Amino acid sequence: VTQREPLSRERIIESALHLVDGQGLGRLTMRRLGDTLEVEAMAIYHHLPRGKEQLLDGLIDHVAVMPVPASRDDWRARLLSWAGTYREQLIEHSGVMPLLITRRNSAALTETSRSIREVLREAGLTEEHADSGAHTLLGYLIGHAAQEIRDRSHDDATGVDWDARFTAGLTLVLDAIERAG
Amino acid sequence: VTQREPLSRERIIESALHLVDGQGLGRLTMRRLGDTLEVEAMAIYHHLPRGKEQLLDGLIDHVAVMPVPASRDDWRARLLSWAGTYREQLIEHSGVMPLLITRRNSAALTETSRSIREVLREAGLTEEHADSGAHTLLGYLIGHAAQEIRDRSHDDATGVDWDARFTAGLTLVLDAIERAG
DNA sequence: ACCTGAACACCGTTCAAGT
DNA sequence: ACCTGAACACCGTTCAAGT
Repeated sequence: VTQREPLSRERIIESALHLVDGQGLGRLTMRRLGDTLEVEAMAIYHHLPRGKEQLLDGLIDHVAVMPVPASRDDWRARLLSWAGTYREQLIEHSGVMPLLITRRNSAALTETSRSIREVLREAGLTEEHADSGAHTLLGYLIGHAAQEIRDRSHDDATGVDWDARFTAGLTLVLDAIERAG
Repeated sequence: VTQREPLSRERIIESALHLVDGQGLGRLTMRRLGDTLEVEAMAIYHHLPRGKEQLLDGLIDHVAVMPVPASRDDWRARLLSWAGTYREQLIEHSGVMPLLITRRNSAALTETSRSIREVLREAGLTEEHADSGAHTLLGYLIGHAAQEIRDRSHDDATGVDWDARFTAGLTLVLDAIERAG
């Protein structure tokens, strides 16, 4: 009998994310997750004592905590490229979106919002302008992802060019921030 | 024995919304809903043959289908006042937000988006500008609601003025649309 | 320390039966 | 037509027991 790799918080969360990406949030159950890990469901509780609650928190952290990386570019270029990869991340793991919206794990969005605000502060915006700018940008990113996900899971795909639409909206928001600041 | 008011689709959905508003989406079960309606859970299926799926669809319709009302004001005033009441609606029934984000009942957001687009078209914007404007505005509304809901259900309330923040972001977005068009 | 097995209190839904 | 009761196949989680 070959020895199985031991369980770990990391391996559990990755398996769970794989399950959600492939089959949707509704099919993530402790029992099914145990099956894919080749372990009894109850073994998971040894690594995640708070159970499914903690599992979902871990999923959000894994997907949505993604601060703006340091760079020598100006604020606009930094936010433009970061927003693109953040959008990709949200779309790729669209099953996690409902969790991001609900009360669970406020840390993820708070941290991201703080990171955007910092970039705008460094660019010389006032506290107030950085605050409403970060709020508007993050709002747009979440709202866009929600709309794109809804549309993509739709039957009568009207053939919307989501890349173009995303960029157009993002440009609108960045312009507005630039003009205000 | 007093005669009970007979069940109806309407009464079921209103009870369900009341349950979600008071106790959260996680506590909406067919059995509990039956209890509050003073009926066996299985009776619900007679009015909603598609079961819980149809119940959730009904909740979304009830909360999120809300087109911009007709008015003699200019487009900016119309969207400004409509956006305020739309935000109130989303916040008041915040438990429904996760459903709005997921694939369920695409009609709600599609209809709302179409309604905004129409207002912008009437105001003389090109098809493209109306499209990206509607997308950006609705994106902001959803994203703002997500952030406000998350923050409000949070412990260490940092005392953010959400009214002011909402208006600031909304102004940013409306300014951007006005300038582009 | 790490995992298992049985058990408990729940779910959504089907289906035959009652009125 | 409208509702009930019993039943089925699932849930998350606890807890004692195994190694």
